[in-house]
Amino acid sequence: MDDLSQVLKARREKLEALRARGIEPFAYNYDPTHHAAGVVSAFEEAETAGELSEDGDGATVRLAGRVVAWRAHGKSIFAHLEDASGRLQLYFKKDVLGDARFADLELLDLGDWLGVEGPVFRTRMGEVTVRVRSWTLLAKSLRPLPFGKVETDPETGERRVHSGFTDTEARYRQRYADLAVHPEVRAVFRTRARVVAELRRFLDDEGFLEVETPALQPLYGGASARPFVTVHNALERTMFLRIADELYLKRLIVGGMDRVYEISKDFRNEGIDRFHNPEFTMLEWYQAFTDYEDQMDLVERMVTHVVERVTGADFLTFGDHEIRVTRPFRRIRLLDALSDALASDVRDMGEGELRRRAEDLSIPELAGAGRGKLIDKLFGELVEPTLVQPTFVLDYPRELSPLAKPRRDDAAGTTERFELYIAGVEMFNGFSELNDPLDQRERFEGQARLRAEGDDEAQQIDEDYIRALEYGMPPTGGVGMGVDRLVMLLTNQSSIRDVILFPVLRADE
RNA sequence: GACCCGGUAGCUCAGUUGGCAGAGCAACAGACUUUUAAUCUGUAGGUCCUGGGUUCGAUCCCCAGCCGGGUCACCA
Repeated sequence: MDDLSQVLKARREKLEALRARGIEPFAYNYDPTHHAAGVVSAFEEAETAGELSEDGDGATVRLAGRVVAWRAHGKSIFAHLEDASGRLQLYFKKDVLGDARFADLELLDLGDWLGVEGPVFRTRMGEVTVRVRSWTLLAKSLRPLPFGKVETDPETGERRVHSGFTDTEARYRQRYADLAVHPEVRAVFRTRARVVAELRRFLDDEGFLEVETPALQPLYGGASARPFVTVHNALERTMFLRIADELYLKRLIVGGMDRVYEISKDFRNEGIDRFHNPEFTMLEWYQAFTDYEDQMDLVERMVTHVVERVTGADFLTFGDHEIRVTRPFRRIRLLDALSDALASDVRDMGEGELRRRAEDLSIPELAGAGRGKLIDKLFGELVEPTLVQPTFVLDYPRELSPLAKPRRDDAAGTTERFELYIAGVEMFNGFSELNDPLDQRERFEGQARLRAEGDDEAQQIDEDYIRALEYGMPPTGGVGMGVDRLVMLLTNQSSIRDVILFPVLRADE
């Protein structure tokens, strides 16, 4: 115990003192009648209706939360208690509580969980407050939370936090402390839950069936990415964590489940930055008898639905950008947009000229890039950052899209595929699904050749998937979407780590 | 993976051209029965990220490493 810092020691001493006074520092339950926000609204209603007592008291309430501010004045104390709904002021008076119970308050600290009961009133300064008649310690906090001091500007009502908890690393590693002292962080994750709920509601209403497919797979596929590899001991075989749901969901379409979706954790063994976490949440859906045009329409309806339901508006603020979320979204063809940017028709350019153009722009890592990859690199450099307003980019090169159908009227080697960009970030990716098993086998073989040449992100041949296609898959449109990125957009967070409760970090120690 | 920035009290940060380590908040003791960044008086609190090196002496300079952030690369 000698190695504890003085702040930790002080709290343990209080814990012993509480027990010595017969106070259990870790209660078993409590029965609150209200949340903080509900107390305020109920009091204000009673006030308006003239239902307060002669001395201005409203109803008696019970409230439970964490002590987040404490101002002792000798024989009276003001404090703030915060619960899931917000914070409320408490007023403790020695002549209300009695000498002994008032003295016991000395053993409380910021961060303690407390239940209080008493009538609600409005202080001289106008703040709705509980005059505490009795209190119950629910859980002693033995480690000080990094509370800042919250100042409210009396004129603007603006909140300023002093000496807050800003160490980014500590906030991610100790998310519990981050959440405990930052109501706005809790709000981000409430919004996240609503986004996911609205995505579900939208697809359910469209007649989709939610399904679950394996996260642990003998063969991975459906995207270009390196997997996490693990071992099943009893089966004595290598297994992979999924990088995408795609191939399993389309097997279900073959099986006659004509509208399916899955919200899943996917895992990609790649770098980490503000748009990438190694495990992330993906939504994928597949709808029989539709093509990518139908799916663009569905995506537009889905995005406007979610934005409207979550924010109540038809626009978003993301960083410096004001983003209008109104249908229809802009649509550009990839090769047209790139040709405009290069002031020359990409369809007429061979691999050599594309490479020269890329080199002119000092785009790195061009070694081994084929025509499709070069087009993609140039597009990423020249066009993507300009796609701030919602924009569908159409018709990707076949080399980049081994699971997409060829464009029906185009011999130039493009596929019926779109990506939806918002705020310069790829949010959705959909296509008319390739359902010709012979073509699919050729595409897989092409991927296998890339793999043999050292592309460790190329896909493997999935014979079972080809067998499924041979039984016959109806024309199908499918879409994948990064849920975390959509949440970033809707909560105006610049890092994916700020919308994932426990982002991947290096081991600490 | 490359480069840049950072790591000092529970939190937020100063600082030392290399010489006993500083502030505010939090803590502790005291005063104060309508305060709200409460106020006032006093006290205590440190592996200056880790390991080497240089030096009479390193938190500071050098080297290596760890962790984080940012930018880039990777990630269709």
